[in-house]
Amino acid sequence: MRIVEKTDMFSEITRCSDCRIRSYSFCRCLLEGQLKEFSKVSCEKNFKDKQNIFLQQDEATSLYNITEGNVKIYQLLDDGRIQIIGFLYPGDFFGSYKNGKYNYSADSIGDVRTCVFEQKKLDDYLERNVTLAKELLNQTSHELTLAQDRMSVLGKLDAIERLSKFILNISLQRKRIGWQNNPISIPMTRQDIADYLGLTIETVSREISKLKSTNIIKVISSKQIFINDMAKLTNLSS
Amino acid sequence: MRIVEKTDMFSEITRCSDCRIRSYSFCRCLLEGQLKEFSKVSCEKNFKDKQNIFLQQDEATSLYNITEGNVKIYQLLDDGRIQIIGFLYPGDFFGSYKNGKYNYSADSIGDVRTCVFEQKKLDDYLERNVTLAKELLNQTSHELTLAQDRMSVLGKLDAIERLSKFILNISLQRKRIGWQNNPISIPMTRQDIADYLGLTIETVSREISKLKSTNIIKVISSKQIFINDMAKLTNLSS
DNA sequence: AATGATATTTGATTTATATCAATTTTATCA
DNA sequence: TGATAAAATTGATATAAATCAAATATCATT
Repeated sequence: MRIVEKTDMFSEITRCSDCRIRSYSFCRCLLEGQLKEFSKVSCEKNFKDKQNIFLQQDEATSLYNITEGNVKIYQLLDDGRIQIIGFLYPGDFFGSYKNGKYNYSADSIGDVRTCVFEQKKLDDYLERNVTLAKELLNQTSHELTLAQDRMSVLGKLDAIERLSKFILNISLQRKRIGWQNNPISIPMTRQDIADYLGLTIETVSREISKLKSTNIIKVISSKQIFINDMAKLTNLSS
Repeated sequence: MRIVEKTDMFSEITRCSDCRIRSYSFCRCLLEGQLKEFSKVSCEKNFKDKQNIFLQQDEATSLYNITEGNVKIYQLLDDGRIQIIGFLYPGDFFGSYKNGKYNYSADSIGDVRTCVFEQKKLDDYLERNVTLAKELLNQTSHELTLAQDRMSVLGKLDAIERLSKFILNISLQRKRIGWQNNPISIPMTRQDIADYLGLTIETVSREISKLKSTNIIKVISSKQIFINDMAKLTNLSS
């Protein structure tokens, strides 16, 4: 009885109260009672496999939060060279909360569900909720540390180090969100891995073959990898 | 008369009200009347040339804001390889506002003056001032875009592209803060440039020599460079 | 100004990875 | 299921940048 009453008053079912990944997302800092209002700040938008979400040259209007699926963000040089900035997972956000251009393009990998925050609306909400502003600051600051770590990878590590670290990081990320961490599924293509690691597809393929032939990993299928020797892989990763 | 009165009431002279680079720093969003209180949130700390400010493995306690001089932030791999994450200028901040370890080490290049914000104090102030929290979010988000751009540099550009872009960026940065933008002084050593660009000192030196021999730049002294042909340099920079 | 120390440049050679090319494996769909 | 396309692997060769080595140039100190 009481519970029903309480539910009616404070937390009727909204997109946010119903969200399964909220605890991994920046909105985790909100209280149950704030979700009703916050649900109205964003709206849901879904994408099919391999769809473009926005381009780097687009006028930035929104911040996106992934609730399901994977997104790749990337920069394209004018001669066609590509650098993948990151592979994003549920709970990660991307886009921009400042107007101007986006700093990268974004494509879905597989089917994707997102919450879209229109800049002005989010900004108004932040003005009224310091806690969320601070949480967004913390998250952005964390993103920054990850980006800095990637500078060392791209600037200093050789091919085998980059690849080992890449595989380990995927395994760790899976563990963090409570998924199976070995074997791991690799949702992206070899070309995507190469463009992410600043290598070519041939080099990625060759280094995977080396890990395979030294029994450090087992390639179940090209998109399923079992780590036989976590310690050796860690050693290789720099 | 009136002016004097007003000065007495609202804006007695404090470290912040007296600060010459405030307009380039995140504290630019504060109103005159808020500076007195804000001055107490940080304290001044100065460093001589080539001093260590903190190490990556140190327990993070503070956020630093540069008011004078240059700072380099860098990550050290266990085998001694180094990646310089960034060269910082007056108005830039570094360190961490979250506890945990720092994500990089920081050294002064030349004499440096900083404002040091102890985490807890800054956090309390942010709680009371959304505007500053949002400004810090904007700045951090801007840092993130710069870090992402550097991924493309380190992942995809070749030596001459990296160096050209580096020289251009220094020139642009000087222009932005109203300094002479040509010739430019290069405060860091060739080794630092190499460690920043993910190259070796020999490669940096050779590429500079090439720019010199093609008359694109003139090397006045090893730390003073005149750009003869901005257009050609821009073209080379990818 | 002379001395040593440090930073920078230049040269010769090696090497890791890119490039070019072909083959094999996997996925897609009529 | 077989045919076709796409992705991944493997091989041969080229090349950009690293490494090793030496020579200059610049700076600091007495």
